[in-house]
Amino acid sequence: MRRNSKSTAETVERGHFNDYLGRHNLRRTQERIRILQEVFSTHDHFDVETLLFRLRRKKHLVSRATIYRTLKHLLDSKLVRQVDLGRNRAFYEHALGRENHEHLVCVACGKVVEFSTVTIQKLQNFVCEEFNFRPVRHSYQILGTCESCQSSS
Amino acid sequence: MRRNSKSTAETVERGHFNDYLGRHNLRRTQERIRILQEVFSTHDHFDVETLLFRLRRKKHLVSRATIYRTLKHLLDSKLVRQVDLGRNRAFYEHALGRENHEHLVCVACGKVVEFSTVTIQKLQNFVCEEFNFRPVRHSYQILGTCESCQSSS
DNA sequence: TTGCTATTGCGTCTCATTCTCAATATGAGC
DNA sequence: GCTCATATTGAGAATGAGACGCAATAGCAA
Repeated sequence: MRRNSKSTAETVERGHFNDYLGRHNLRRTQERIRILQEVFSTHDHFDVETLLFRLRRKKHLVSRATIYRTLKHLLDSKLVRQVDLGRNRAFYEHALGRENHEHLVCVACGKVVEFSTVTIQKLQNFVCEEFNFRPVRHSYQILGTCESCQSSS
Repeated sequence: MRRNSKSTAETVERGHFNDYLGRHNLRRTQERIRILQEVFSTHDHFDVETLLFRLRRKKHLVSRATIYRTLKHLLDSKLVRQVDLGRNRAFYEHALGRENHEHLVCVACGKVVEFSTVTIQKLQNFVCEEFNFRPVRHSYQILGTCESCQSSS
């Protein structure tokens, strides 16, 4: 059971992405497969540069443009979600089975802590009902300084 | 009473900014005064381009660079707050006496609705306590489609 | 009025992201 | 397995927000 949990997850992701590619008449290229693998090989939040660096380290030469293009497809297929960490560039995280969590970001060291909350979801429903909005997505981050950065200043 | 509320508000803003300039050994220039006036002449959310356009329309020729520089001072003096409206550039709003509100943004027409909530504040305190973070600021927006954009699609 | 220096405007620079386009790779049909 | 239409890639140019350097200008204290 345990032994196969990782490969099972990989299969699920691979399957989702293949479905998506099929439905949209997109091809299963080396580049897309490698980017997918790399994205799902860790659970960190990542940006384009990090992903590029990780791929290059493995001698998987994929251009920056292709990473940007593939990330769009991963977002569109809901396999990946974009997160705002208060920096001036986009960060990403896995999306599958990881609903309803928000981010606490240390402005000093960049550490990211995830926290779950149902309150946010209830609040969103309440507000949208009041103003007759149909919600698409929300973005909530708390920026501050983490414990260790507080003491070292 | 009523009659003077607007000019009183203006005086308060002008006063705050003058204090700020004084405290930081900064000069009261034409450009800074005009930008301050323009910023406080409406209650809309605005970006740098809009501000530039509005100033040019009034023949108040101020460079883009000066607007960026002055906005930094307005942020620093807490007269203006930066808001994330899910676009790829910064938007701003008045800050004085307008604490604790969040934004609901229509992804179709760009309309912005403000809503107040104390829940967010409580939630923030709770989460920060749990993870030993010292909060600096938070950012919360709900993106969706407004009533009229829902019907016209 | 003078003179020190903060400030401005212009143009340039950076950085993230998108676009263009020629060369290449995929995969459906044979 | 081979062919061919076309989706995709990589390299580099383009874009757009914002920051920066510098010479010219303007505040303001004396």
